[in-house]
Amino acid sequence: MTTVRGARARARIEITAAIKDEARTQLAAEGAAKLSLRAVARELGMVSSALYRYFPSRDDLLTALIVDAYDSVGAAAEQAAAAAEQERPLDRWTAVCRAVRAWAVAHPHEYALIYGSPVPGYTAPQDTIVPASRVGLVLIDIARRAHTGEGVALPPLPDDLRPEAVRISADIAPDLPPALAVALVAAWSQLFGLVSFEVFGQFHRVVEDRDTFFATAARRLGQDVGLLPRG
Amino acid sequence: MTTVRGARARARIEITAAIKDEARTQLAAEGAAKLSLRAVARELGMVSSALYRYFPSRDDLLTALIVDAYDSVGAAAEQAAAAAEQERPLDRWTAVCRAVRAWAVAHPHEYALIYGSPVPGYTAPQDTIVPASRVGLVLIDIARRAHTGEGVALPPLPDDLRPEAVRISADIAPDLPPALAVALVAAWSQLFGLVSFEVFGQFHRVVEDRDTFFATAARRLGQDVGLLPRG
DNA sequence: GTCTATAGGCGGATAGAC
DNA sequence: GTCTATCCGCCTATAGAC
Repeated sequence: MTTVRGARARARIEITAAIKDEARTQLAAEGAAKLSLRAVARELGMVSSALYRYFPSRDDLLTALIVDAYDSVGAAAEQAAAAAEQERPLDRWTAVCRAVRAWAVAHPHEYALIYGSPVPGYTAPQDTIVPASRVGLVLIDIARRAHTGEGVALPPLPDDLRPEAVRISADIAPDLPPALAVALVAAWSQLFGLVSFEVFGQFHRVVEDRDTFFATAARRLGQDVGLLPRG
Repeated sequence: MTTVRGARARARIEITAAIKDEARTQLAAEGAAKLSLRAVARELGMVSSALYRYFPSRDDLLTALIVDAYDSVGAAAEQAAAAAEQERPLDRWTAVCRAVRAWAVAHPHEYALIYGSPVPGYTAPQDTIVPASRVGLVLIDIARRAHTGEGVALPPLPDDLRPEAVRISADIAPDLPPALAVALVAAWSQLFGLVSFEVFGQFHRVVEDRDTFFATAARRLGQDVGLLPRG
């Protein structure tokens, strides 16, 4: 009986995966705003109404794609951090930044889905919150280890930012100093500024050797969160 | 005769403006990907075919909106720079960053149009290049004045980035040192990273006092391009 | 779980009269 | 420049048979 149920469950998982794959293909061609259940069904040789057994609505399919994308870039970041386990914090930081960028360049449409303009009329449900935080947690963890290890060097916090800094650090990393927490949030957003400009084409005819440019910029971001150039 | 022709020309300009205004309204509601000539016409009490006398295609309307948006944020940046004419470079820098952010927060959909995900199937024509560069030119100019005035302090350029840095500076600001040119490009993209994360909602439940947070982050970006805290 | 059929929309773009 | 009419396409979602 588990066999039968297992077979059905497997089929369901496979079809679900096929739907998401085809949807990702269409994301690339038409963008999230025009993602259409009908077109997905047509391409899979199904009839549109059949898809509703797998995803109750277009927005649920979109949510699944968003969660997958966050998980995918989050896993890439985690793997990069693990692979650079033995290196110094600044090098681990740079490795994670590179991994995020590499993922974005390899998956520009999924990147746009999660870090680009919000899809009009769509509001992300709670399910996306945890996956969305994975990259940030990796960056926090690198800074945490540097902080408890060799220490970090940060410029002083302006007085007017202190209350917010205390609040942020309590929220995201209570064990870290407020100045470090705000520096991390700033660096996090700035990392995605670099990546977005590359992926969205703003560097067209401006930056050409993007690998090298990015590596230097990412390293400086690491220094902005207090990671030291030499152990 | 100029009167008649002038009247016609005026009417044309007014209708063109009305079309763009209504299109901007729809941008906010449905996003660029779904911008529809028919819907614009409907809302204006026109018939869809009439719009084709003003914009030969949907993409031409989109281009007009993009150019307007770049000009709008560019003008905001230029005005902020002019208003802070007498201040020290770092304060002018911060003023311009604040102006860009304020514009973005006030016009989130136009911001998304130019700094968010590319519109699928749309490729920007040459007309957008000059308007798109206005904000960058303002930032370059602030750094230029600091450089020729009190000087700037920058970390050394990694060897492997030097060729690209030389190329970039030749392209965008031949009178500035290569290290400064690359720092400017990085800071430029990082500025929009901060703004995009705020406008696109990534700071939701992370940063709350966004004014203060942004002011500090923007100031540090200014320091990253070598602007000095005290004259 | 998949099918047909259907309701009730939407879109870009053009031709040709006025 | 604006109109009607038209071509030909698209969509989400549901009902009900199998």
